[in-house]
Amino acid sequence: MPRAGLSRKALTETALAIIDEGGPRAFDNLTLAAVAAKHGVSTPSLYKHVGSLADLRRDVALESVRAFTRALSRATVGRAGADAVVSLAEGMRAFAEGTPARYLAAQHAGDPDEPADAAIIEASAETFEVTTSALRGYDFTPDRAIDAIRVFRSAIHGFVLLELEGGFGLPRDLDISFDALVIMLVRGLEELARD
Amino acid sequence: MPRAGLSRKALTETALAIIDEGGPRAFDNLTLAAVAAKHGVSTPSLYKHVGSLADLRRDVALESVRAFTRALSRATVGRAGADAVVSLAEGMRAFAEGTPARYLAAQHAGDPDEPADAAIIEASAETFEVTTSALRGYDFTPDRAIDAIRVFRSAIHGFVLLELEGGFGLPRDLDISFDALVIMLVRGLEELARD
DNA sequence: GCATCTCGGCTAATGCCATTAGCTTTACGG
DNA sequence: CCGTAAAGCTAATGGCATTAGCCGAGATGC
Repeated sequence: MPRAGLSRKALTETALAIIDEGGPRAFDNLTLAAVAAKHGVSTPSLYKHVGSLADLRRDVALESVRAFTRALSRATVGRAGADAVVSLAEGMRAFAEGTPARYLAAQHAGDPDEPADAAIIEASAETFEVTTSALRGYDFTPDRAIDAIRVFRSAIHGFVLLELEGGFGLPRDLDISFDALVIMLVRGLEELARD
Repeated sequence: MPRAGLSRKALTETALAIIDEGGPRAFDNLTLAAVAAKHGVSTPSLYKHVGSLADLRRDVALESVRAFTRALSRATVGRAGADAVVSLAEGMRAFAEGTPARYLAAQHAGDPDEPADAAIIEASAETFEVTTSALRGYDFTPDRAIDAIRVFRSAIHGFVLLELEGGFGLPRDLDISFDALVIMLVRGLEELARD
């Protein structure tokens, strides 16, 4: 019986591959059995490399957060003002459509009381930072900047989620609706910066 | 061995009680075993009244959609314009905070290809109608009305979701941020009606 | 009042999953 | 070479959903 060459990293990557093949709910439905099968290995073998399913999920979530941050960073680099806002919005949506399960995995922020989630929380802080940077041109007061980011995230997150889960029934083109949302955000942020 | 007096309806109500006691994820985590235990009955007994866990979940989702619609209807009756928009937004948020699991259950729209989901889809259409009515004052073209509802739902849904799942880390007061979001929506919808 | 038939509950059994325990073999360091 | 730690394995436990088949309760028909 030759060794399979497992490792925490390899397992995480397999798990990512699995959720990338599945639909939006694939992260929630991730199972150790599936990861083991993909390696041609028995399920208990995985415990030599990860502590539990929850543990593996944390790794997957962490990778997802990082990928998300990279995507947003790439989308907004060298842009400012309304331009940056539009790119950020489109970058978020594109990421969610490209790898829906990772998008959802990246949103489960992690419990601040859970030490094991520390890395995720740290990585999420970077996402936050990229978003903040994209909005730098607006001259918000510190408190208003928080409102602005919340408003922005909420709007895009809600749209993307409803889109992913098929919440939009009507046949109207989604791109047009998304544009309307983004335009509203651009104006709304300007307005928010004014007070 | 006296009868337990189970029924589809009774089981659905028990399930609702269970998810109301749990957190936001309680709908996803609903189990037949828990419902059976709450009735002091063995799990297989439930199959005399529901076809499966998925079946029971559908009932729960249906009830949740209806409760949501009632809440929105109550919030907006006799209001119009910006007043209606604000009430609708606050009604949605209040419902989500009061019964988070029901809120989430009500959002899983149901598969249009799945005949068993027909009732849910029908009930969701009523929710949609209440929302549409609340926006009646705005004079949208039919297509723009769809955009408007999508934008509105997205924004509120996103905010509520992030709030429920603890996605907002910073200590800034959530009510203030929510107000900012609603104000932006009110202005944005007016703008949207203009073209 | 009694025979009957249906239906609502039960137990037993299967299968899938996570997880733990303990065995065995591999591969590497000495 | 040899010892040992780590990497896989099988076996076992416990939770869950689901199916099959039993059995008594209670309504129904005479």
